[in-house]
Amino acid sequence: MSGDPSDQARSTAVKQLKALGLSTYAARTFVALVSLDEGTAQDVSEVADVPRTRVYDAADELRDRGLVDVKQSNPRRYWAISTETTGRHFEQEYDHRVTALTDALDRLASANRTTEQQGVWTVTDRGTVAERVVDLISTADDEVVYMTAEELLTEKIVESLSTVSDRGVSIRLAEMSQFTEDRLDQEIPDAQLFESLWDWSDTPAGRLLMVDREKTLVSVLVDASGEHPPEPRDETAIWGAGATNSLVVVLKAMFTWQLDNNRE
Amino acid sequence: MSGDPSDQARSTAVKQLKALGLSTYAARTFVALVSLDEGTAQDVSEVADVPRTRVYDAADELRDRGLVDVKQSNPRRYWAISTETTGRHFEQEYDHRVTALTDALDRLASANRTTEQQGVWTVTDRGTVAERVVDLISTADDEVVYMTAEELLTEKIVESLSTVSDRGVSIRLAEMSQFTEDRLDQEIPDAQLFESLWDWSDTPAGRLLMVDREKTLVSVLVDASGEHPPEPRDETAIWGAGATNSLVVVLKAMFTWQLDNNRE
DNA sequence: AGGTATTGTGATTAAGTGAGTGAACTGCCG
DNA sequence: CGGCAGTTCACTCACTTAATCACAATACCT
Repeated sequence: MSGDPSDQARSTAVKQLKALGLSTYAARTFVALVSLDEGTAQDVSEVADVPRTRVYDAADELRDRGLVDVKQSNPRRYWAISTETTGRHFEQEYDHRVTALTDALDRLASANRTTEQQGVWTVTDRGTVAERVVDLISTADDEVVYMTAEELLTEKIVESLSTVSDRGVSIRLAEMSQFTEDRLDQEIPDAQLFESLWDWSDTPAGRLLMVDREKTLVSVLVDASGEHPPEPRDETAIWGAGATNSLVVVLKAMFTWQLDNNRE
Repeated sequence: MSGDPSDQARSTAVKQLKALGLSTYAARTFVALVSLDEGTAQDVSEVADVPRTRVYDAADELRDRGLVDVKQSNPRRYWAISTETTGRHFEQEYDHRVTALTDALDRLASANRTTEQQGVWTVTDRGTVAERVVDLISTADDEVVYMTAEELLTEKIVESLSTVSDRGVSIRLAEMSQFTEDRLDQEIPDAQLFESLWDWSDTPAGRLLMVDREKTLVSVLVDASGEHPPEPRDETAIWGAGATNSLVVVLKAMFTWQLDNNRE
């Protein structure tokens, strides 16, 4: 049929389409039609690895979703919409979904999302931790203290820091490489740097975060599933909120001590 | 548990979450956690209509997706991320998906998406027809002639007309109500209006579109599933492309005649 | 007009997934 | 040590979906 690189494109396309809610056959049919531009059930069946008699159902599914048009001839011919249109199409559908969802959830959310908590919450996966960090930072009213491994300082986090800095929240960051500090100076000019006192380098460095001295998060990098070589890919974090929260109390003490020492 | 309006919010939220790929239990659990803010498997089971012993699996699924955090106490407690974060979360996931998809499709798309076609393609569903109309309009190099039932002139279509008008494509629109014409004059000042000669009102009015005199589309509104009263909700359209395409030839003749008559 | 190949529809079976249930294990309390 | 709540695990049932087959409809060819 086609070469190897093309096959890879095929399978990723099919995978995404399935994730977006299409059946296997429909996904394969659509991909086939994109490369064929236009074709009969026979044509599709040959390149898509879909039983010919099922191409009709798959194409119906696609037509109902607005992804293919049908030529009412004999044999019937199918035509896939352009990739740009496909993108727009799913974008729209998705917007619908998320809007409906957040609307409904907002109506349900209990008003009392308390900031006072007793225990600590655990979070795993680097992306999820980053999300929680952004969450916490964005609730800041007064102060953010953040100490992080450099490779974990993603664009999204810098952005959220910059945003709250703009509305008057003071930012305190542990010192990092010259390169990173230059970059931060660009994006968050008001940030204050402080010297990290303890040796951070011999641990699988993660992050330490304190927001308004009442919400804190700490994370470490761990080897994903004990593989060799031990590449620290996964991250696990714990966080807590509230002035009396044990994690908050501990981190607040640590940071306060560090910041005070720095000032001397 | 809760009143009727709240139950509706619940079910739509669950529906959307399932559509976004969560299992039924996971969706119900998440919704329960959003209204509880925080709770044990017991709590969730009571309000979510999920067997208590399955809450753990559902919560695991949610944790893997980054939608809930876990407190490692006994009993375990679960906490749902905020609605805003939920929105951002799915947005990100979705962006990923669509980007990967369109990338893959672009690599597959055959270069020769010919503009010369023989037959006519059929499209159903109002939204899908609108999408195809936008598609066709956006390919215009020279001229767009468009005649439409007023209620089908959605914002998206006006927008696409405005876009191509800005790049020098001449727009010709059939006359409509004063109100609509005023609106159009705002958004597409360069559009020229022409008088519709035949009586459009006694038919279930749809659309007639011609782009660059080589791509045309015509649609009518039809009663969805022969219901009473016959409300025209659904739309079906046919379109074709290429100078020799029969549909194009016919519509071109019709439009040309109309436009010429108008000029006198 | 009749026969043949191809196209389209529907029925049927098999396999996999997910919902729902209950039993067993764990740790925590008196 | 026994009871109890919390958690995990194994299993059944139902439903969806993939896959195959048989047959009807249609076009095409001679």
